Parts: sequence; C-alpha cells; structure tokens
Amino acid sequence: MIRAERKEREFNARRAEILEKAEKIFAAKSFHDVKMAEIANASGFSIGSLYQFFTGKEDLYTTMVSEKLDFIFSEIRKSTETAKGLIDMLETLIDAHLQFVENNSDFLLLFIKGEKVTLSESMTELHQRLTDSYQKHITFIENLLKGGMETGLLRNLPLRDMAESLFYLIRMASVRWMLMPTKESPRSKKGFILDIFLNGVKNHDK
Amino acid sequence: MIRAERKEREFNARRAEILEKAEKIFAAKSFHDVKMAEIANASGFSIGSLYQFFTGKEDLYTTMVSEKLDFIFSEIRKSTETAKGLIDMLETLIDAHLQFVENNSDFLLLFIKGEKVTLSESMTELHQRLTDSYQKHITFIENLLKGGMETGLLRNLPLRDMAESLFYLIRMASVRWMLMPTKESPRSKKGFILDIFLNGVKNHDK
Amino acid sequence: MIRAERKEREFNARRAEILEKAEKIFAAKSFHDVKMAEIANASGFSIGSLYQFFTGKEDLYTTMVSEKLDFIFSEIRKSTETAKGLIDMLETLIDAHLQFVENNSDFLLLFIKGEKVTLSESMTELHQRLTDSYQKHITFIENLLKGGMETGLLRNLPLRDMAESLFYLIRMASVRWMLMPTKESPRSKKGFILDIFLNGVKNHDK
Amino acid sequence: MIRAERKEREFNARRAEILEKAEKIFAAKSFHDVKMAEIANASGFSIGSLYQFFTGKEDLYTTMVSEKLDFIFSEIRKSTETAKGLIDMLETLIDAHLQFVENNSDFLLLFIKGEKVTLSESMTELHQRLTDSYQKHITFIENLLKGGMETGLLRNLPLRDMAESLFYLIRMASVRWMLMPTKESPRSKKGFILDIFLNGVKNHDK
DNA sequence: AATGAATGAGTATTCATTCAT
DNA sequence: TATGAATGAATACTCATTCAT
Repeated sequence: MIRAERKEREFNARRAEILEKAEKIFAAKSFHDVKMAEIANASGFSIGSLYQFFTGKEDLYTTMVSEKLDFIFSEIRKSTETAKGLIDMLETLIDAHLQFVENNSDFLLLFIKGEKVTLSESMTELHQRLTDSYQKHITFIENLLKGGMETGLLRNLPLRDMAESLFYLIRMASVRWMLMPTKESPRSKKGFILDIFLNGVKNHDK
Repeated sequence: MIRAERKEREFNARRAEILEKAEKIFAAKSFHDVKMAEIANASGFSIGSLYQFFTGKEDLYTTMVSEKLDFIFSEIRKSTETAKGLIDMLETLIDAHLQFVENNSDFLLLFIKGEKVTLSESMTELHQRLTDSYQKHITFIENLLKGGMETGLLRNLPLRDMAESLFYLIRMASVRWMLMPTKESPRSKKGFILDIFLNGVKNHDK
Repeated sequence: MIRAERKEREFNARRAEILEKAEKIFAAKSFHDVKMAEIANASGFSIGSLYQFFTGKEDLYTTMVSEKLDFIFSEIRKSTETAKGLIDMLETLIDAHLQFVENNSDFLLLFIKGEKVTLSESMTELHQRLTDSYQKHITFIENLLKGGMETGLLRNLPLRDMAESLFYLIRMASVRWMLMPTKESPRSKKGFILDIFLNGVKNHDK
Repeated sequence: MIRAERKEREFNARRAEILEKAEKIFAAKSFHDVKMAEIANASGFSIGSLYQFFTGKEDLYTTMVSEKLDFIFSEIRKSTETAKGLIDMLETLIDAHLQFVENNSDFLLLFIKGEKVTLSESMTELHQRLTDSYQKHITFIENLLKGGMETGLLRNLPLRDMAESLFYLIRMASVRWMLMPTKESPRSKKGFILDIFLNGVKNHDK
C-alpha cells in the first residue's frame, strides 16, 4: 500500500532530523549535560515524540553515534571505487579519510576526547556496534592490501597487522589535527602516511 | 622541623593509598557509577577526609588518571636508559610500552573504551595534563630518532611525524590486545612494529 | 425511527463490551497500572473510540464499578422473590450474596483489598453512587425485617442497625473467603450467619 | 555506649515526627497527590533526609499505615486489662474500639474509602502486615470468648466465626459513623452491638 | 465516525559536598 | 583533625487526551 510507504518515509525523515540535531548537541556537551528537552526543542518535536523514535536518551545517543560512524566509514570506502591500482586506491583512501576528519571533527572528537559515557547496558551494545564498524573497515583495507601482496609489491606480512597499521597512521594525523587544528588541512599529511606505510610494507628487493 | 616532614610523609602516603584504591574502582565502573562513599570505604578513610586530600571527586579522578599515566610514560622512558644504539633503544621502548599495556590494561581501558566523562571544567585541565604527558613522551622519542637521522640511518623526515607514527603503531598493537586479549602477550608484536617502522623511515639508499 | 433505535442498541452493546473487558483488566491491576491503550486493544476499539463512550479513564472506571455493583445487589435482591416467609427470605438473601461473592471475587477484591484510588473529583461521585447502591440494598433488607418485627418474631430494635448488622455478618464471611479462599464455598457460612443473626435479634420471650 | 543510645533515641524521635506529619497529609489526599517535598516541608526535614529514615515514598506510606494500625489495635486490647468478667471485657473492648474510631477517623478513612493505592511490590507486604495486625487482634478476641464458652455462658460455636462477627459488628458502627458522622458519638452503638452479639452467641437454655 | 500520532505536564530520587560536633 | 548526617538541585520518562485526517 502506497500510504504505508509514505508513512514510513516520513517516519524515517523525522528520525533522521532528530539524529542530525542531536549530533550537533552531543558534539558540544557531554552526554549528561544534554537534556532531552533540548533535543526536542532543537528538532522541533515534543519531548514525547522523541520516545516514538527512540526508546530513551541512551538509545538516541548510541544510534546517532553508530549510524554516523557507519556512514563515514562506508563513504570512505566508496571513494576508492574509481581508483585504479593499489597505490592509487590507498592514496584515495587516506585522502578521503582525512577529508572526513576535516569535515566532521566535532563529531569525531566525541571519540578522541573521551566525551563518551559508560551507558550502563547500552554501552556494551554501542561498543559492539562500533567495533563491528571498525572491523568491517579493516577488512576492506585488508582486501586492498591482499591484491598488492599477490602481485609481489608488498611483503608477505600479516594482513591484519598491515591494515591496522595504515589505519593507525591515518589516525595519528587525524588526532593531531583535531586536537591542534591548523589552517593546513590534515590532508597535507597524506604524502607522509603513504610514504612511510609503503616503505614499511613494500618489497624492497624487487 | 622534623615533625613537619613526618607529617608530610604521612600525608603523601595516605593520598597515595586513596589514589591506589580509586584506580581499581574507576577501572571497574564509569565515573558516574563510582560513589565517594565507596572510595572512602575502600581506602579506610571517612568521606570528609577525602576532601582534605582532593578538592572533590573530579579532582580525585583527574589526579589519579594523570599521575598514573605520567608514571607509566616515565617508566617506559626509563627502561631505555640501559640500551645501546638506536635500534636497541627503539626495541626496548616498544617492548616496555607493550609490557605496561599488558600489566595495566584495566587502567588503560579507561582511555580506549571511552569510559571517561566530560568533566565540565576539570576536563579541560585533565585534557591539558594528559596532552602534556603525551607531548613529553613524543619529544623523548623525537630525540631518540634525531640521533638516527644524524647518523644517516633514518631518512630526513619530520621528526614529530616519525615519533608519533611509532607511537601509533605501538598503540595499534596495544588497543588490539586490550580489546581482544589473547594468551599471547602484546609484546609478540614488537618485531612487526619495529620492522614496519624502520623500513618505513630508514634510508634504503645506504 | 427504527434506524435510530438500532444505532442505540449497537451503541449500548459496544459500551457493554468495553465495560466487560475493562472489568477483567481493572480486576488484575491497580487503576494507575491500567492503560487506556490496553482497554482499547482488549475490546477491539481504537483509543479514540473509547472517548465516544466515556469521558475519560476515570469515568470508564467509575461507571464499570458502580454498574457492576448495582447489578450484583439487584440480582441478590431478585433472588428473594420466590422465597416464602421471613426466615426463608433471609436464608435466600444470605445464600445469594455469598454465591455472588464466590463468583465475582476478582471484581469484589477491588473493594476489599483497597485496590482503588482516590479519583480526585470522580471519587466523590463514585463514592456517592456506591453509597446509593448500598443504601438501596440496606433499605431492602430493612423492609424484609420490618415484616418480622410486625409479627413479633423480631425484637423491637432499630431497623437500620439490624439490617446493617446482617449485611456486615455476610461481609465478614465474604471477606474471609476472598482473602483466604478455601475449597469450601463461602455459602457454607450461611447457617452460622443466620443462626447468630436470628438469635441476636429475635424475640426470645415468645 | 551512652552516645550511641542517645543517637538512636534521636533517630527514632525524628522518624516518629515524620510519620506523624505524613499521617495527616496522607489522610487528606491520595497517595499520588502527596509529594515528598510536602512531607519534608511539613516535618521540617530536607527531602534527602527523608531517605535516611525510609527507603522511599512507598516505604514511608506503608510504614505509617501499618505502625499506626498496630498501635490502635494494641491500645484497644490494652484497655480490657482492667475489666473483670467476660461481659465487662467485651463492653470495654467495643467501647475502646469505637472511641479510637471517633478519634482517628481521618486515618481510618484511608481504609474505608479505599484511599489506598496498589503499591506494586510494597502493596503485598503492606497487605500482609495489615493482615497480621488483624489476625492478632482476632486471636485476642477469640481468647476472651473462649473463657465464656468454657463457663457455659456462650454456645459452642466456632471461636473464629464468633470473634470476627463481633469485629464486623463493631466495624458496621464504625463505618457508618465515619461515612456519616453525627454529633452523637459512635460509642452510643455500644449497647446495641453488645446486645445483638451476646443474644446471638449466648446459651439461651441456661 | 474512526483513527492513533503527537503532546507536555509533572516528581521521586541520588549523591557530591558541607560543617557542626 | 576527623567524622558522617544533612542538604537540595536537577531531569528522564509516561500516558491520558486531543484532533487533523
């Protein structure tokens, strides 16, 4: 039935709107300093309506965090689709990642500055969801690197260690920029990261 | 006056005792789930007495966190004193770091799992203290690497980037082990880290 | 117009259906634990429709309680219609009352266990309606007893005191059974009640 | 230690003071209409202090109700101590009961008018405590009557039935007076109750 | 007539901190 | 100095009722 479809679309649109406003608010204060009334007000809904979309404040928070992180990771991965060749792909991956950092530093600071709370039971679930997002991303990088290993470009090192090493080198640049933002974009570190990583893992004998 | 000295010694001993018990408690629960009464009880002091040593709960928490982290970093640095040569020093540094991770995972999980809170005003101060600890450590690593650069062993790359890269590679192994502890010590990753880092930064032309 | 009649019949049938389901629900939980949505669901109506039959939750509750109590009292009285003679009538009255207790204990426990609430304004109205039901019933018993007094069988005692005494002796057996239900029917107390009441009020000189 | 004793005395005095004020307040409104802040205010304590004496609102309410009822029943029983002979004792018992009704009608209306709430879990406990108080009282009456049965004054009827019959006859007069207070004291019904009860249960053959 | 999504007022309870003893 | 009883501010969530469709 078309009417049910429209309802669902509207429901999702409203839900997204709340999530969007909530992101801004949670980015600015700690969990405990954010009031439900504030989110309700900012998103143009009544307090009661918030509870039609989320089971409570913790659910609203954890949903926002995990969906947003999922989105960012998946966009980063999507960016590599047009690249040709391993090195080009890695370069694109690093660049896209740093660009998202630059554009979403308010949100990502939630993770860096520890502006999270232990959300009793929800925390376990959130932690699991974040870990899943991360693992999915690491696996994607592993698959990129696997190609390079097969062609002999890369040394025969543990895939996961390599993939996480790249991720943490990107993280280094991300965190530095987020904590000490400079006029220069974090993307300027792309070259260094690619250089040190490739030299670190490539086959120098060839 | 000798009496004043003894008093100060006793004061410091009691303060340290509180901090030690607090560490265990904060490691097990979130900041908001820890009650002052619990810390008072565990450390054998009255609630009121806690306020003779710390100005409040946040002060107690931030003091504990920053002093402990300071201690760990400084112990790691101290471990390199007996090593000879850059590579030996780096190897020792990595090994000592991973060993501290292995022995203090409860405490360090406070940082990894985001089980921190935004402590309104204190947060700024804590964040500053943690950043200072970190910078001091990074500077120490920079100085190690500077030697290698001067001898031509290492390429002419930005010192800070190199130092932080090493730190983040160690962090990669630390976090992985803390979130998914295995029987195998995190120290088993020492070789990989040293390998990829040195290959990444060394002068291959020589 | 016949159509208006049918409409009214249907209206009353629906209303009765809601009342019937509500009785079961209110019998199982306290007023505040019963949700309008639950009643709507159980009776197959939408929430909004409930408000076509009752002005609100309190009205629904008070209507249910008073109509049901009215019905029970009137059925008890009706049962005496076929009895001949005072003693037979009293015996029938007691028996019918205890039988209704046995068959409606869930509902009647609302009164006994105090599982009622003070319904702000409605309470006054409900209380009045319940009192009216009770007074009507007591008056009926008074009229039975008046006959016995006129024939000299009963002593010349205040009618109301006598009537209420009988009612409270029945209540004693009712409450005991409802709070501590036994396999034995509460009707087994009929003999005792009749005995003690008649001995209490009859004319022993005759 | 004398200091501990004084502390306990003071604790109990404060607790009693809260209970006393709470009784007046709960007598005037329904459970849900009474605010903790109101009780705190009326008793001269801070809100937080209330929670040092009681675990919560329900505990405060149930404690007040059950302790007060216990007190009233035990005072009624105590009044019979000076009476000589069964009939004198029963007369004293009835009189004392009705006098307490007259003096505590606000409190006792809590039971009559159903101004109670279903206090989730606490309700079960409260109900049990009230039942225990009641049973204790009925047992006391049974023991009085047992003497009369042994001397042959009373007929050989079930003790519990007799005892509860007397209690419900007193209740009849109590409820009537509480719902329709007259200038005349409920104690004026003492004669009628004693008359009808004794005639009902005594041995007329003797 | 029927629906059910949206509303928003209202309150018990916790716990860091204080300060009289 | 040490104690721990007293304080009181601060907020998520529920659900009866309404009214646009």
